[in-house]
Amino acid sequence: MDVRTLCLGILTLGDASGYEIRKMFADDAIGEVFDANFGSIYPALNRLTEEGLVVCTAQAQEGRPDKKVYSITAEGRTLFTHELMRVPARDRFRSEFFVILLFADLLPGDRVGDLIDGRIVHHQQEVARLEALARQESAGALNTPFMVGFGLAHHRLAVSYLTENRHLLENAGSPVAQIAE
Amino acid sequence: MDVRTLCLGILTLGDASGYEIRKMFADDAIGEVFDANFGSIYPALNRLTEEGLVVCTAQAQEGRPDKKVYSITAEGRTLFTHELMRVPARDRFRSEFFVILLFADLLPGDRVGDLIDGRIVHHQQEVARLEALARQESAGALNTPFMVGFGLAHHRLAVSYLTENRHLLENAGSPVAQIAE
DNA sequence: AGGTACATGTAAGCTGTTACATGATTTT
DNA sequence: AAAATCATGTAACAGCTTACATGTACCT
Repeated sequence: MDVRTLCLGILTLGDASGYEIRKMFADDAIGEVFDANFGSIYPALNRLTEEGLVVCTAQAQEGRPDKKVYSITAEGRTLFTHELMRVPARDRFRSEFFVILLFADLLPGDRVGDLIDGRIVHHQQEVARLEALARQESAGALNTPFMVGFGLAHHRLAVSYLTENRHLLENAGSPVAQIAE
Repeated sequence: MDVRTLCLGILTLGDASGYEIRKMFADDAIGEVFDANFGSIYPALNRLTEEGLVVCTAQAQEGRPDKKVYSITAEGRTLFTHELMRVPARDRFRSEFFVILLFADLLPGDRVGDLIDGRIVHHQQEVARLEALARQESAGALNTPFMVGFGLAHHRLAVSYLTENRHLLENAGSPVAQIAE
């Protein structure tokens, strides 16, 4: 599923501009499972317009570029519902944090602990952010509680896993740690 | 962090061919947090060789292409340890499964349940695979137990989250479900 | 005075995916 | 007899990221 299809999906929830679509990826539940920048959203909307899957209405504004509001067409809606019926591609998870920890033995003594401390703080911040998002009762028809609940569960798990299992990496293989014993 | 750097890292664990590196991404703990295909591994190894970060020894074999075994050089090792000290990029998680569920209201009545059933089976299979991996006590120096433990915790969480929260999506907004009530 | 939000877009580049090409050996 | 494993590589393509280009208005 590419950015073009995702934009189409977001437009099933109501009209929006490219800027507003970008905000959804940044702030709303969909951002937990997909990302998209202006550099991919604007070309995607232009292509969808050419294909007749959306239509665009320019709204004049003072001192700013015209706001281009997109609406999905009947064909667009049909196409998107068909896209939803396809077998979903497998999840992709990529984490440099874990790659670094896999090579923890090559790091200086205190680096692993610092990294894990920072990561725990990060997950706690994510928990706070998602709790705020859950409180917002976001306007769109997206199934936000289900998705946000999963994100919360994930970040809470990460905090407890890191706290309970950091000993597997700290004082494990680094020469400095061994000397310190 | 790109495939080239990852190959360098894997070679800190011992000599290997491109084919063997690919197997690690497919079967070992590192595959939980990064993926790489032949199409990126082979060019990466050629580039590392040009840069003097690895050296290559061809081993003649009967009936097969020469096996090209790569060894990391001192410069390669130094470069990789410096790479490990960089601030890790944020994780990236992409899931078409969750995108589809965000638009559950557009799906026919039984589709959501089928999707979740399949997903639970998938996570159970991943649990089984990781339990087997944990039992293997893999040869490399990678911190496998920490990584595999995290993967296990993640997939087990997913099974229980989906089981306990599927009611948020099923019988929620689809017309068919509402008619059925 | 500086940063953030609003608002759209292009272009170059990086990275990775997929399909193709080739073929023997081992396992089921 | 078919499928998986071993073994390397290229080329075309797809897709996304980043930087650049441009500017107003509001908030601190």
